[in-house]
Amino acid sequence: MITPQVLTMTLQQAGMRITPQRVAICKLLAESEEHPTAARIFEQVKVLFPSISLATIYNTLETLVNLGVVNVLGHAGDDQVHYDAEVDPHVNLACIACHRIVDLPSEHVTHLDHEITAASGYKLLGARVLYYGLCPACQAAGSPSHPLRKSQTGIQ
Amino acid sequence: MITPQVLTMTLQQAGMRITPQRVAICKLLAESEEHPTAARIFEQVKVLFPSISLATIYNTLETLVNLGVVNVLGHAGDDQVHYDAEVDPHVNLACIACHRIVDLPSEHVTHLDHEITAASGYKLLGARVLYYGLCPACQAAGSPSHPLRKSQTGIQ
DNA sequence: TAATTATTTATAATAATTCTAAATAAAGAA
DNA sequence: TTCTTTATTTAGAATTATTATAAATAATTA
Ligand SMILES: [Mn+2]
Ligand SMILES: [Mn+2]
Ligand SMILES: [Zn+2]
Ligand SMILES: [Zn+2]
Repeated sequence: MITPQVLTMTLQQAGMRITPQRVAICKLLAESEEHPTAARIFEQVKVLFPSISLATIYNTLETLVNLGVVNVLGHAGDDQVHYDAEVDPHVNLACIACHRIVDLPSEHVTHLDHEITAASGYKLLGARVLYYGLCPACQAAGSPSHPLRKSQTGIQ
Repeated sequence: MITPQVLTMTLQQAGMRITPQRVAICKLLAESEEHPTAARIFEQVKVLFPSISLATIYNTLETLVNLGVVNVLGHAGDDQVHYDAEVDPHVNLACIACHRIVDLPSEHVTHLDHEITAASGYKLLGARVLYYGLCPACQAAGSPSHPLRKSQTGIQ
């Protein structure tokens, strides 16, 4: 569990200003369990800052990703990029029916960073460990409740 | 190393017709080492089938992904989705400077499938194990040779 | 305070992907 | 083979997430 302060202090140490908008985005990222998309962050921060722009969301996310404190999980069958402020090694599990992403602790992933660095010589900046499939609920339900575009029926 | 036959037979067993276009796409996917994008597959298959349409590429990829014989790796800093016909567990390593993705065998990832299935109850359909950073060559070079859009400077 | 610089906002532009409908090809029956 | 049916391909239009731009605003420093 990361704290909002870690994110805002990372921005500050990178020479960036601590604005109310950035604080709100960092707070939401750190406290969310849902691996939010830019659009989701936008609609939630908009409650507190009705004038906020999507560009601010994207800019802040890009900065945090480049600073290595946020990971990019990619699409989860919904045409939108999901982000994860938990950068400690863990497995992300996406359901391609309900598009939810949950965390799963794993003994094995915790070893991957070292294994990869040692074997490859890469300078690692982030990770994307996402497994996709059907969650127990959606396996039982058969199909999701609300209609989907074709593009939302699988994973990209 | 997967064979083109595995892919085409999977399509056949799913009740789909084996067309020359699909064979060409499967062959390219199976024999490529580069984790190609839809656009890359398009330009390569176009040499043999000058009339092929991008829609055919996307349709075939979607089918293969849904059948579980192709994995979706997502973006690698180039705004395009990369695919992987090697679905056996391994680590994909992307360089955010030169946008190449290489495979890395890993003892630890081979255990992840079982661990996840047992712990979560999900029905797994695919995986996206992608680590990103700077490859040894790009670490040495400092910066890539050709100019990039802002959106191509990081990973999404 | 004013001057400077960074940031935010609104909006336009871009481009990857998806959708649509007509043309074509494959499969099966006779 | 020819006819019929159905699946697939194709070309192009539509969609939409993301990025770029430029003016307005806010933070910083002197
Ligand atoms: Mn997570
Ligand atoms: Mn691979
Ligand atoms: Zn589900
Ligand atoms: Zn490189």
